[in-house]
Amino acid sequence: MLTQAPRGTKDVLPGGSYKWQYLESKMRKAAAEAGFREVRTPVFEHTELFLRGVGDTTDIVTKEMYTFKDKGDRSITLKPEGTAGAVRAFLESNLYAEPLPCKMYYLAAPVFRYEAPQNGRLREHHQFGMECFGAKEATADAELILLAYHLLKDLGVKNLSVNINSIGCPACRGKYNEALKSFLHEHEGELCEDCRARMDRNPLRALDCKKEKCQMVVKNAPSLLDWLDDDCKAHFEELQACLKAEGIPFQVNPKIVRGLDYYTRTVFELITNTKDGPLTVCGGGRYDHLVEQLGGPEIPAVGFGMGIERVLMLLDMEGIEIPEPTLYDVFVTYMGAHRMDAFRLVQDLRQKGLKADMDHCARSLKAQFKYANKTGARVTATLGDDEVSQGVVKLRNMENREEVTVPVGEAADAVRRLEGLE
RNA sequence: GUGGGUAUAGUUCAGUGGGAGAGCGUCAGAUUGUGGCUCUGAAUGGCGUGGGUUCGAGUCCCACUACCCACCCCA
Repeated sequence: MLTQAPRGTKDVLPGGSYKWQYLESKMRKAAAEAGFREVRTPVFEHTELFLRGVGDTTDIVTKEMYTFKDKGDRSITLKPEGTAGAVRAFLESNLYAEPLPCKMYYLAAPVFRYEAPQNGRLREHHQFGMECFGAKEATADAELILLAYHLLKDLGVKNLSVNINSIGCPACRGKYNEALKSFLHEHEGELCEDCRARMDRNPLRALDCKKEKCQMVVKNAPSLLDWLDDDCKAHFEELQACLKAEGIPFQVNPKIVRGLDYYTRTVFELITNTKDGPLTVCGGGRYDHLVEQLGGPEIPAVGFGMGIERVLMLLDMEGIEIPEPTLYDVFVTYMGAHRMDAFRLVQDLRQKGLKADMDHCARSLKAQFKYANKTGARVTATLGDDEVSQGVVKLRNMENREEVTVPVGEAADAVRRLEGLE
């Protein structure tokens, strides 16, 4: 118990963190190319932020939040998603007073949802997310979808399908909701219990209910796309035109609804088909009224979140290898009496920019070589009686066994030559 | 929250009511200062927790807990 990570959490261990760093470097690069700069916001926020932002009827808020009282009797919640915190930071520092759009991204930000963990679903997971404030045109939506798409493609994710939908603005969605409600009421008897229960509160959810009988009903339900007003329709068409112009495959999927209340117009998900079924790896959309709803000016915005663990899982399933950096350029081996000489040589090599280490466990020379081999060190540098008395060090390329003896002071350059770095 | 499965060494797992094991990994050796291959040896176990049945339980029964999987929802 004591040594077991809490349910639904996972350690990233020293032997695996390079995979995260690899993804992060790709994400930073993609973001920078599009003018997004990093934002870092707290892991927890006032509960109120999510009640008002995410929506107090959503599953996330009603049953999945990590909420607690702090010692000052404030209700605090661990972030269940990334957007609300970004909006809060944007407002608190009046970033809307600067030239817009304001583009930001967050990297491997932890988010928490209290759910039953299973494959690809954790209670704490990490998201890469991008948010763009102050851009109302569909090119901004398209830009984000393309960024996410190209990023995943570059990483090697296969079977990626881009699903887009428009859920309109509050005005046209309100009208549609009424139409959908009356349709659902007509077919009430054919719906599952869940859908009946939530049909007045959140009728949209019935559209993506997985139950077969609900799917039968919903198939003939009115489509939101038919209820979009002229502006929303034009916006959605422009988005599609952008995606077509860039030649990326996508499909309009009216069932994409998203579990967060703040979305308007564009919603999208990037879904991969795995052997275990479809898996959403990235989801997002436009939220033109969230900033205002949280007490700010009317500023349209659009963004997405991407699950880091899910990306890693997909790469793993595809058998895509992420290059693992070498641990050591050079490993210093030594005879027992010369530990201090080895120590000083290691420090010197590090000063000269090489990844260097030595044995700290009083191992035999043979064992030191074994260890060096296991860590993947490219070169060993040996200090024995002969070397120390002559002020030299014997280098050995661990791949081709080539050996060379050089003065200690020239070790770093010689290591580089031996590794073929120069 | 509902249903199913699993729980034995660091790890993957065998173990048919009666001596707690194997592969991999770790460590050490195979003569005097050199790794990968091979060989030899060693260390590491409250058999998830608590009850029960039995002369005897890792093994059968019950409860609890944890983990995995599915549903729901999502990233």
